[in-house]
Amino acid sequence: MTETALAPVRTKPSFKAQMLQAREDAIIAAVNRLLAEKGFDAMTVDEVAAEVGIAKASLYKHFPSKEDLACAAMVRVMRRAQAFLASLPADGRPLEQIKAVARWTMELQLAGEMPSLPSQNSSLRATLMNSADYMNGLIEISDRLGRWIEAAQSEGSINPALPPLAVLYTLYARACDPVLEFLKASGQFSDAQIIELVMSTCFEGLEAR
Amino acid sequence: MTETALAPVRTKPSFKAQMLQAREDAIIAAVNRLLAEKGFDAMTVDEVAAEVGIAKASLYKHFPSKEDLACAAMVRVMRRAQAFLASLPADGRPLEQIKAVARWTMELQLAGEMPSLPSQNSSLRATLMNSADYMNGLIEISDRLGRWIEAAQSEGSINPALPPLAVLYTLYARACDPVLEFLKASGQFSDAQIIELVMSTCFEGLEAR
DNA sequence: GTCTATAGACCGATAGAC
DNA sequence: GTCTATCGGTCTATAGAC
Repeated sequence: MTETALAPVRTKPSFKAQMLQAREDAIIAAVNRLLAEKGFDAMTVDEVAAEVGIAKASLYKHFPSKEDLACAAMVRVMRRAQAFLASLPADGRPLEQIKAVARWTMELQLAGEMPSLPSQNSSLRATLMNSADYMNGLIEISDRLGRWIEAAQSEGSINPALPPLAVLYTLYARACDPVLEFLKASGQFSDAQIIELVMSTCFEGLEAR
Repeated sequence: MTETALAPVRTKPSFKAQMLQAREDAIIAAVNRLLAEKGFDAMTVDEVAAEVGIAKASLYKHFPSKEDLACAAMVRVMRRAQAFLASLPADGRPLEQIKAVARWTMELQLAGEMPSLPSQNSSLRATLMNSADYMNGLIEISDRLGRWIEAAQSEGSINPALPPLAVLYTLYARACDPVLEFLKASGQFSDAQIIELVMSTCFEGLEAR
């Protein structure tokens, strides 16, 4: 990838690649939406092709299987999460950083942009674990959250009796918490109210303080 | 169905019905196990028949569709829940009753006996909502929990700022909380420890008190 | 001999793959 | 746009109870 100022030629292949990239982005966005709306099992690749407006065969030029489609959507949301983490003020208190992340995942879910996968599907698990992009993203995010969790426990803002892993999993679980959709379906609360309610039960618990 | 003391004949049809009932119980138990293990979509009715050790056609003598199989499993777990509720001491404090129920659902899940259904499947939803057994059970359980929640909020043991519905949904969500399986998969905790951890995050929250 | 319930082949539709 | 596998659901011949 060495470039000099004398080689503007590069723009032509770049244009083709750009189109390819744009279509891939459109595919992933469609997959992301459908995964959020109906989940992996209920999503068909015909739907994906129809939503993107391309032939099913073209899909397979980009992604070798349905699992890889889902994986690409997960990588995308992981990158968005990493971008969000990077956008946080570096000097925030650890508990505030953690809360900001939790709130962000819930907003994503309420906006219908959080892909949901069945946790039991083994072929899907295998695809995800074989994806370096996915695993690296997951590990980096977990490391970052893990450091904040430990810092928050050290300063006494998060319950130090909890194993950091349990805190981490509890945060991840909020990203696919069915309580959000149930409360939304009840029609009694605004999105903002729903998020505040779940934030409260998550961080303050059900018991009165 | 008029019977007199002169008609001991009645034991014969009763025996037949008993066998029929026993097989139905076996079917539902198998469905329950498979639903807990792999979920509704991944479960095939061939598997169910194989697990019970009967022919698939015989399954359809008892239950007209796969959805009805799942519904029967849900009714079963609902009845177990009702039996558990009935077994609780009537004089317990509301918060303790609620905690006992939460703990019970988690134990069921860790034991691999909590059937899990996709919340988006519409034909399944329709079957469940058309089942009087299911709906009545669900409503009775919700009513009971609802009364305890309001009592606990009145006496100040559960955060009175939370809408009772939000508390109810939060409790229901613990019955299918993925945190349990994740913590179990980590191999670092016993079942009892996992339950205490999730009970703590649920009722006391992540923040230190 | 009749009748019920079973076993297992079979069908049609759907969806993933190419 | 075709191929094939899978799966929900059905059909039929048969075995066994009475």
